[in-house]
Amino acid sequence: MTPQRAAILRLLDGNKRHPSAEDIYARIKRKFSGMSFATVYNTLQSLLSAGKLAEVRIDSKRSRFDPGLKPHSHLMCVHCGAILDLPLSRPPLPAGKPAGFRVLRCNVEFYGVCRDCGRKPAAGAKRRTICATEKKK
Amino acid sequence: MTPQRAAILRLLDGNKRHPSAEDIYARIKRKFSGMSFATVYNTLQSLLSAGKLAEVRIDSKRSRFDPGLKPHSHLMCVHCGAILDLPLSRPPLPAGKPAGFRVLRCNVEFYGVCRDCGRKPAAGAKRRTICATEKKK
DNA sequence: GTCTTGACAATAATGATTACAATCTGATAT
DNA sequence: ATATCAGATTGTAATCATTATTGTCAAGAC
Repeated sequence: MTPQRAAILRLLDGNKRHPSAEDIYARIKRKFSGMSFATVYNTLQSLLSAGKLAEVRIDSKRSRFDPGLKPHSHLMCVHCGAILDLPLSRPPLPAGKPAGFRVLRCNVEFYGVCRDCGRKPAAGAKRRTICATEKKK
Repeated sequence: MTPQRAAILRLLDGNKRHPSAEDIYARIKRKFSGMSFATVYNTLQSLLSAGKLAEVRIDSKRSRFDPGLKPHSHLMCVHCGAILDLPLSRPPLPAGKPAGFRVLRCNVEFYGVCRDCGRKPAAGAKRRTICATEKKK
């Protein structure tokens, strides 16, 4: 346990924003200049291997990270990139699975448009950036 | 419609292998030398926009493509990378979705180990490469 | 003190995908 | 047949997230 790792852990603990590696790097570097991007990836990898963190790949551009360990699904706004947790009401069953295939885990992902992004801006108006995690590119 | 596009369409039609862009490129180039990788991506993009093809992102290394348009889920062997279609017995509902969030679509993905990869090779034996789509790297 | 181990930082390398500029093709109009 | 124009193709360069590498450093073991 090093100061860098502690900082990353502190940032992630209870974090519902599903930050990307870059988000984490940017945040930590403010307090902790001299932090390396590699350390972020190394730490995330350690946490993943230790099962203390989940990688969320709902965003096609980059991995996002989720300290929540209870099984749940995700809902992403395709406009602003915000990701929300959803309880997994009915864990789906792999119907029609071929014999001998051992299923290990399952992802359920929803895509849509959040309320703020769904409000059409008036014609000619500048697009407002309302959501917390603005989509990049 | 050009010869290149026709070739890509022909390859994809009814294809259950969920090929990657590189798979497609390699296959087509055999018959059609002088084919460019960019054309593969362009054509795939056109087909995606036209809704004639689905992008499957279950494989973290690269996108795979699926001509099947009926909603279904996927099951991937984490060992050999093979991807199978599964019927979606119970389309999951976004429980606890916040008001105003308009849900557009949903992905259900299963990960596991296929029968061939699950057979442990005898100690010291070379790993056999059985599955159709061998995992790269 | 010296050795070992692992973490850090900086940077380079990888690899899928996208962007771009130049050329080509094919249809249509003239 | 020729000119024109839009869109497709090609080859290559650029992008960008992620991984690998290398040298350095600090803490604990002996």
